[in-house]
Amino acid sequence: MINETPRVRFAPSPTGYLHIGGLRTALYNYLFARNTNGKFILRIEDTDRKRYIEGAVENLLNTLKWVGLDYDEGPEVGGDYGPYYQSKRLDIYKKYAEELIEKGKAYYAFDTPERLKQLHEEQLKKNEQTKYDKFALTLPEEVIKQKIESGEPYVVRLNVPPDKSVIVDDLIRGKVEFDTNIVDDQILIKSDGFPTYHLANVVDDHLMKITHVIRGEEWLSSTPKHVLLYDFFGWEKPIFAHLPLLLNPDKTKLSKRQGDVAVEDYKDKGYLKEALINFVALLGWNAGDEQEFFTLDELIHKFTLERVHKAGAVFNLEKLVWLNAEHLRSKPNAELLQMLREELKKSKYADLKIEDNKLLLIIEAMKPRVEFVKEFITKCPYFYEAPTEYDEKVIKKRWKEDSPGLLLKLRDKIAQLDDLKKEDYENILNNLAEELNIGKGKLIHPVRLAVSGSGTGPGIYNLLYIIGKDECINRINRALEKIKTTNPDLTEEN
RNA sequence: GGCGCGUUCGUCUAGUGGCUUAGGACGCCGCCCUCUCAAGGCGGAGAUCACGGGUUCGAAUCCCGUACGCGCUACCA
Repeated sequence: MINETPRVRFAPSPTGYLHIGGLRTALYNYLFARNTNGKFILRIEDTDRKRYIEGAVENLLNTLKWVGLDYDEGPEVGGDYGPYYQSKRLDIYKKYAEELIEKGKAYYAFDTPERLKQLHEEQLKKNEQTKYDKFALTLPEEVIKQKIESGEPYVVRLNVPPDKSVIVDDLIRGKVEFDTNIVDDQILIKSDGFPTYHLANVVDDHLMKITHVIRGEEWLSSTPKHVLLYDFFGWEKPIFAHLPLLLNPDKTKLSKRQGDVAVEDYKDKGYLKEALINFVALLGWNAGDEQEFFTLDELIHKFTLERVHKAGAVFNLEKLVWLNAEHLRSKPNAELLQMLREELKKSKYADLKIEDNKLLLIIEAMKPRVEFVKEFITKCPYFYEAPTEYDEKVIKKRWKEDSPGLLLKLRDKIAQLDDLKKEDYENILNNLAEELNIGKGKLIHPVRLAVSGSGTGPGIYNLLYIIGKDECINRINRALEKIKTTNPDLTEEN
């Protein structure tokens, strides 16, 4: 097995969306496969008909596509080991279940749900291990045959031998030992003819030549059942690697109740796939150095299962936001332009005509000041429309008695020139300040307020330049009226 | 209840017996830069390494126990 090319799989059950924990599992499988020149396989575990959800698989596939975790074999792309939907492999599971029965490693059982429930409750009451009592094993062969022929519903159960020890050798946790006396005779084939996860995953992993089973820690407890199955079939076991869980802030398993768990929720909120992947990769793994910012390629090169650690990790948004900003800033402006265009279409400025050049200037100016693409709009609406309001706090702090007069002078200076460049605004402002023998802040702050309505933003010369000469003049005029009315005691004189 | 896994700053983590007065990152605070806000640079607060016993000249690191947390305990995956 060591010499074979690694084959790993991500095997989600289609629950309607891709869980963020599922993304992490998928990512680690993907990184491992790409790092080792192996194959990454997607298999849909849709064996629970009661939980069938329309469109769930499609959604899952789309999300995987969005994050860019491309698989070598699976739905839509096919492969030599299909079908990759478990619901299309029923006859295979049936065949292997029968093989087990012949070997005496599994058996038919006909117990009613009522009996099972009663048994369970009795065991609970007596503080015993809750498991099947192997009653069906006492049935004579003829009776079994008869029941089946008469169409009585049945299940197939795993015949777990008592008093044995099963060792699960886990790459991350080492050897974990289980006593078979606490392992239940797991149902392998349900009465509807569908297999349970335990049978299906073992059969498929074997048939699909999976070399490493990389999955969440919640599976560790049922792994002895899987080990037993491999042994009963006489198959070589894959290498197991059980990943630590992703946790809520209160340390319980990451769940809906305490925030967003669907990858698409994060997509919708404007998180970049690069940031999400980077962040989720760091939840349970690190490169061993002090790098925190990773591209997918860097992750592929540096990822090893050996550096996955054991404890669960709280999914904490603050670092994700930071990473989002970091990845945003690392993107070329041309790419951000496309993203901003998309964002604009969804905004109230959808009908606004803006040239690429102007958007590029906005992007350049706002890049260090935003964490999300949409903030190229929301954090600087003044680039898209004239301010309708002026920040009260800023008026109080920056709008002095002499501000209107100074702004008037500044406005006239601006009006005198054409084809203004960034430097021209700088010169105008500095010269005027010098001329009047005042600090340039006396001009800068009021004009920023007048032109943007805000006290914060990009450098003022740049700000004026991007807004443009005519618009600057208009806005100054408008501010002179507006702010005067807000503060009637201020005059334009002096 | 049983079984299993885990436990280093608020959070993500480094650390595999001496290099550790426990390092980094996010967040927080301060300073610098500066026309504002960011970004960036510098610095700070923040972890008696869950607790208790051992082993050892020496333990976050090895062993045992306890506590706590989590997972599993379905004809779910």
